[in-house]
Amino acid sequence: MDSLRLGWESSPVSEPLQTDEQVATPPGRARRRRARRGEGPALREEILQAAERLLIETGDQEAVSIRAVAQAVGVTPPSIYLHFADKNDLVFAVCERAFARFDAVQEEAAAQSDDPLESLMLRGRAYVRFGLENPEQYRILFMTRPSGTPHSWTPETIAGIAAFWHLVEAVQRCMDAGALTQGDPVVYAIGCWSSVHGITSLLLSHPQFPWPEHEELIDHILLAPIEGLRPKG
Amino acid sequence: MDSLRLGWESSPVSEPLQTDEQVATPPGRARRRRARRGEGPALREEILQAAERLLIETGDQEAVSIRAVAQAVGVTPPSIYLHFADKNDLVFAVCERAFARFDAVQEEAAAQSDDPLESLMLRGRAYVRFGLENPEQYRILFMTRPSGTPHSWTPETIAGIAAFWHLVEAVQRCMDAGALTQGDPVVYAIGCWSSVHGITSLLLSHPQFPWPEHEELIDHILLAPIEGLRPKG
DNA sequence: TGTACATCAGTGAACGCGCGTTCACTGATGTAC
DNA sequence: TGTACATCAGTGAACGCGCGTTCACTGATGTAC
Repeated sequence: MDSLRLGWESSPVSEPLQTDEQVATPPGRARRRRARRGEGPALREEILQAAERLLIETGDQEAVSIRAVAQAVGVTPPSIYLHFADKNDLVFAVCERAFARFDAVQEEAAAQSDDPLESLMLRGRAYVRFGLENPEQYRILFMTRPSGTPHSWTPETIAGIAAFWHLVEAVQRCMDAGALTQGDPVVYAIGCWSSVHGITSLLLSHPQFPWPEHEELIDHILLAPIEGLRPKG
Repeated sequence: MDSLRLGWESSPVSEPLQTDEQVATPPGRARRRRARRGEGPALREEILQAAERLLIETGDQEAVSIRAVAQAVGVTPPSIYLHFADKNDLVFAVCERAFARFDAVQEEAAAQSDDPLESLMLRGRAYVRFGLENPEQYRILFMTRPSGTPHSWTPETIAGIAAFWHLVEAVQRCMDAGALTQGDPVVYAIGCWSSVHGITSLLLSHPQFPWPEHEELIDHILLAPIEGLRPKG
């Protein structure tokens, strides 16, 4: 009689015991080694990278689900919750990283010239380039509804604000050098920001529009407002 | 014995027969009269209006689901398919209407002045105002991923292009009047578009940012590029 | 005027899907004795 | 060196949800005779 053994939900003796190594990995999912004691944060890092990779590869913010990220890392969905409070928290962390790189890229570009006005132009070009090269990250940072992203948005905005204050400083330097007429640097900076964000997001959201050649167009857009703010003469 | 009657899923005789009129309307759903023979298109119109109303009231594009629209109209989900091929088709139709109003609003504003430059400014202000007053429609038109909206996007873009070509004409008129330096009116127009779209979408996606006063800011942004393109002297 | 029938706007129930999240659990790793 | 135990990273199964879409149907409206 097998009745007693059948209590153990049908595990026939004929089927060999599978060791962890021999188990066939489910399709599309790489088996992971369990982390060592001190290596907790390692998975957190992997999750963040996987989330960003998914964002880039699928080109779709919706594709970044807890389940998809877990699968990409080779882990089960509940594992994510060991490292992030919830989905918002994960998206939030992805944004923070993107914002940091976004700011860094502009600072680096701006540092390539000592001339304040040329530096401002370089900053603008770097801004647009970042947006076009990282469309999904750019979307998350500047094109999504505020409530659609983490409600603890404030500190994240602060990270984004870093890039903005750097822009304000750059505008101020232009004024100090007499390259722009005196005025409220914050208002001027928002003007610059509007231009670069405007063209970046239009190019992203309407790629099939019959745009003129990008480089030339972008230069015109960067120059026009600057020309308008230059001292006459 | 009740066994025979119980075959009819428990409808006790004590419960009176409900006529169509007496039926309690399900919560949040208004009972509709069935349309007469020739009145097919009436529901289509109601569906479109309900979809747009949902968009506005919830302030969330995701909230516009086939089911939600059906409920808002007071109809069952499959009914929608009598009037629209699928969800894309419905969203598409909503966009078309919004684009039409968007263009109309700008044309009307621009017609308020005979001076080409002033007319251009009025057009710009109308653009921003439309965006701020119709944030969800604006989002759908200019801030969402192309594939996220109907794949038969091309004709819709044409509707959107109407507003754009009107802008190009307005720029051309300024050049003809000597109010702007000669140049490619398309590039100039895209420059204007970038500015107004930039500030509109930034205000929409980061409402909690410490913006300066709107009116003044918008005027600065409209003026700066125009100043840059004015004949010197 | 009365009746049988065709039309077709709209229904009710179900399909399969992927989602975020929870819960009790497992089992390898490290530690105390 | 050996053994019992605590820790805790990660699992497996399930929850309830809302989604777009389909299908066979109902029944009021209009029409032909």
